[in-house]
Amino acid sequence: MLVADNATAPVYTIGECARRSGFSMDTLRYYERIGLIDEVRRNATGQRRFTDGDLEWLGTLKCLRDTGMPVEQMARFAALVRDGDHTIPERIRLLEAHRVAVDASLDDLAAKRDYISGKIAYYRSV
Amino acid sequence: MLVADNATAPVYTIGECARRSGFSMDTLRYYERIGLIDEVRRNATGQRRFTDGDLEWLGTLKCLRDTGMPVEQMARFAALVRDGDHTIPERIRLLEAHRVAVDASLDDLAAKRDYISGKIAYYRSV
DNA sequence: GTTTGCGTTGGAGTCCACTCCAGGTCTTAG
DNA sequence: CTAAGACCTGGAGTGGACTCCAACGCAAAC
Repeated sequence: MLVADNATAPVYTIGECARRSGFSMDTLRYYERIGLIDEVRRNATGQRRFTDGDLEWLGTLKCLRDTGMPVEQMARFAALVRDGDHTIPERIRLLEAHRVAVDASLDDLAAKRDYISGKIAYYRSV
Repeated sequence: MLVADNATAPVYTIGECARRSGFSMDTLRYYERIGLIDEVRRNATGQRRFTDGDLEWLGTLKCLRDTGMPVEQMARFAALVRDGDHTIPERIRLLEAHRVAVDASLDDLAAKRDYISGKIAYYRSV
């Protein structure tokens, strides 16, 4: 659930962040450990408190992940983001290369969907 | 390379079959072991000789595999095919369910491609 | 203020789908 | 005939990406 600091920016427990981001709590901790997400803010006793900014970044990660980018390349992207604005041209290059890959897999997937449809039609005709 | 029996149906060594199917030799042997492909014909000394029929089936497997079907479900499909024509209605059900999944992942992938495009456009605008 | 359950850590374990290996046999090009 | 290269088997190993565990500390609901 949401844990408001007071009237300021909302923060979320790891459980709530998991629910909202679509990653499991274990995966969130794992991603933090390997540097995919920056060190997350903690409350006084050390529990993680995710911000809306964290969630937005997790949305980007989810998109990259779900489109087949390997964790290692996501880590490179995360490092670029950490390194500041002068890495923007390189981030663009990375995302463009990835988009090319995604487009290719879209085409491939569509062709294979048609093959499956053909197979179904064939079975129906038997 | 192609190893013709005589003037009849062509057969292929595992290496050639790998080249043509897009699966590695190890994967072909693995698929045979777990029942994804029927026992492959052998020559006198026990080497595998794949037929065009085997290759066609491998094409189907490749399609299912590349569209994200788990090996276990492919094995179920293979078992249905082995069991004869009375399993055709069930094969249709299986393929239709899979096509629904493929359509969903096409939609998802397209949406995420757009998200990536948006990200690129944003970076370009900075 | 206590119980129920959420969160912490480091490290080990799991799952899937291959992939590799050793130690041998077979095939084929020259 | 021989040497290089393809193929055989059973079983072990790999890689990627988590996922689970134990043993503990905190939180928050009543």
